Amino acid sequence: MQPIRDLKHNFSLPPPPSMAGSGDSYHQGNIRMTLEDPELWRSFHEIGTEMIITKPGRRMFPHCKISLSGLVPYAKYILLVDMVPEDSLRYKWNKDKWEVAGKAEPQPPYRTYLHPDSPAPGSHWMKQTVSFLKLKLTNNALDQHGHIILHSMHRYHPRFHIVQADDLYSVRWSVFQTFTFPETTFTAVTAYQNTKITKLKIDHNPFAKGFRDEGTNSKRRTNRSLADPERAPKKTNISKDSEHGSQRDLDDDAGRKELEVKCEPYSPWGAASDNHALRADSPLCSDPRDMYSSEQLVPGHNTYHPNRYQEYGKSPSPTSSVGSGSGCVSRSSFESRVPDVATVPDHDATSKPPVPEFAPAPCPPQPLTGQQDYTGVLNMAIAQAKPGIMGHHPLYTPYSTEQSLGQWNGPPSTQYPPPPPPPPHHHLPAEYSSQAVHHSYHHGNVGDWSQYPLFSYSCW
DNA sequence: TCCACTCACACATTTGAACAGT
DNA sequence: AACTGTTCAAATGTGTGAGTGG
Repeated sequence: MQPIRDLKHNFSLPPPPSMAGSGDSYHQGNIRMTLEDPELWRSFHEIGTEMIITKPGRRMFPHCKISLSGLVPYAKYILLVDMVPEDSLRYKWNKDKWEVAGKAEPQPPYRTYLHPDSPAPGSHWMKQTVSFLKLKLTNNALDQHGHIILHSMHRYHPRFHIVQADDLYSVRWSVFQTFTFPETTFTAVTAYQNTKITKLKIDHNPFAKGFRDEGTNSKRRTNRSLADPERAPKKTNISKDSEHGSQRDLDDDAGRKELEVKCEPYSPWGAASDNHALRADSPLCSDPRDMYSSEQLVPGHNTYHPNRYQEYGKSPSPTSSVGSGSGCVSRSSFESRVPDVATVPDHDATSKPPVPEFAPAPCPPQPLTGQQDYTGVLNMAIAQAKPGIMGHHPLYTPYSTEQSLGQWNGPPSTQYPPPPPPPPHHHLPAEYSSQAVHHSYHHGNVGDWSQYPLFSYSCW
């Protein structure tokens, strides 16, 4: 069993070399995205964030909330979120840390969450924080609600995309700016594994107030005590009226667990704690922000989306946010210093590697079938999104999948080059970038860009 | 036997309709 | 008639614990 920490040291790698982007006066560059509640995210991240996934769909907590600046106030933008696998591994929780449990499951249908306000002018996005509160995660591969489908016991991180476009159809000719925040990495689970995560969730999620120790739910606390597998055997007839004893047990147990936790620097990702190691070893360790800035340079395995977009390799510019003091950061932000890029189809093939017209589905480790899950998802997004989001283009419904899929899916995958094999876990591809501009400058029909997993829109 | 997963449950928050008052 | 504020029930979001199945 391979300790997780062995897989994570790439966080300390230097940023990819900066690449010059093409200037374009149409875009007003320097888009900056800031993650809200970074402290909360960080507190989870340090323990090892877990997100519950259920069949009907479960919200994230903490939920993704960002703020934006640097947009053109009058230009319309679309905001998207998708979930990127951190690696091609499956994990399991063993006692007090995560361990590799084998190769990842075949990638479920890839979906992207479209912010319900999309499209909206830059002024709209910038005037307030943008919340993805209603984004839901599910493990139901047949989900018809447009939730993002993930595998349990796999690691992901959310990826935010800003697209300057008037509607979904023009997205594919538009420039993508992509942002990730390493502290938002999480493990999808069907039940919490790490009790510290559970406690954090209960402490911070208002819906879980009833489970707080200081809460008013004495009955629940009693039940919790009674049912504590470590204190009370399952299915034994413990008298339910022993509230005092139960409470004492609960407190006692909590204290004991706390002691256990304190016995060693806690890290669910291996005893040596890559986080700690990072802090200790990295020259950036003196400032948490710097640490995260470093992480943001290597947010995820681009390999999973080998043909999704062009990585321009601009050095992301993590910027200290307002109020960031010595080691105390209120927000984590990322500023795009990408030169402005035209939003028209980009033909400057010389400035970037060629992108296959019909990219294979982007999710290793196994090649996908080429079938993207658009059925019942896209049309839901249409139903939910603002009128006009699809412009005058025809709508596709799940009841006409024959046509729509035929149109939305690209040609047979035999046309495409095979996806590159997943990289070794320790390898950090040079093209990794936490933020990039993507040109979807295809010239084919809608089916072309439907190859992008990004365009399985959901909006709930 | 282990473990990932599902389900029903109790509790808290959110939402929105209905109503009253201005 | 329009607006605002209050109340309340329903809907929704939580983690828990028991049970199931591979």
